[in-house]
Amino acid sequence: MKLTTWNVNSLRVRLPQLLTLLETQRPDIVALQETKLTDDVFPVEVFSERGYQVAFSGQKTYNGVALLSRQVPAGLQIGVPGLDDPQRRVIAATVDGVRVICLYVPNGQAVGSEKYDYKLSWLSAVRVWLQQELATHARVAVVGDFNIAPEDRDVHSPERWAGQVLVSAPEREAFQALLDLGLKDAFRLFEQPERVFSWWNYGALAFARNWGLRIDHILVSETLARECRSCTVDLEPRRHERPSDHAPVVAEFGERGEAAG
DNA sequence: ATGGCTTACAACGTAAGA
Repeated sequence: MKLTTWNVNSLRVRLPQLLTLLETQRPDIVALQETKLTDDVFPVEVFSERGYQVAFSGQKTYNGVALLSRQVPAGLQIGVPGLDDPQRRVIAATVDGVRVICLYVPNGQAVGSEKYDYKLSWLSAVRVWLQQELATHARVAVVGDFNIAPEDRDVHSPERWAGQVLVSAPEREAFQALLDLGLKDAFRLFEQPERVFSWWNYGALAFARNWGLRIDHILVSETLARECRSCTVDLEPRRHERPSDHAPVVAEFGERGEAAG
C-alpha cells in the first residue's frame, strides 16, 4: 500500500502534475493540501475516471484539503471535532484499514503574531483529537503539511532559521507532543541521505541550491510503523515547470515479508 | 529568504504563503 501526501498549492494549477503522479507513482491513497477550491468545483470526475474515490473540504482562495483513494473511504471526518474553525484544514477517513488524517497546519506567519498563536492553539486542539483517534484505531497515519521542521537537520541553514516561524521551539514542542501520543515520523524510521527537504521557496534558485526545509510529514502509529517499508521525498514534481513549492512525501506499507508496493 | 516567487481575486495591486 502506497500513501502520498502533497501540498499542491492550487489543485487547479497542479492538476496535470497530479495526474502524472497518479500514473507514474500509482499511489493507493493521496492526501492533498492547499487545493484552494470550493467543493462545488472539485474535479470529481477527473479522478473517478482514473479509478480514485475522492473526499474533500475546500474554500475559496485559501486552504482546502482532499483525499484520493483506490478503495472507498469510510468514516469521513471533516475538520477537528469540536473545533469551530472556518478554515478548511482537516479531512480524515479510513481506507484499507488505515485511519488517514490529512492536516494542513497553519503557517504561523511570524513568531509572536496572531497567526502564530492560532497555529499553536490549533495544534493543541488537533493533539486532543488525535489522542482519541489513536485510542480507537490501531493503524493511523497523520499526514500533510505540518509547517514545522522538527529538527535542525531538517533545515538547510539552522543558523539563519534559528528561532523563526517553522522552526521555533514552541512549534517543535507542539510537533513532539504529537509524537508523544505514540506516533513515529515515518521518514526517520529509515536511514536517509543528509539534507532532504520537502519545501523550497520559489525563486532565488532555492530548489537548485537545495535551500529547503522538511515540513511535510507522514506520522504513523506504532502498529502501522511496523508495516512501513519506506518513506521518501519525491523530488520529481518540484523539477517541473510551474511546480508547487512543496514536494510529495511517499510511504509504502506491506505485510512482513511482502515486497514494498 | 531579511523573499529575490506564486496563487487567487469580479483582480491590474494586495494578501498570504513558508
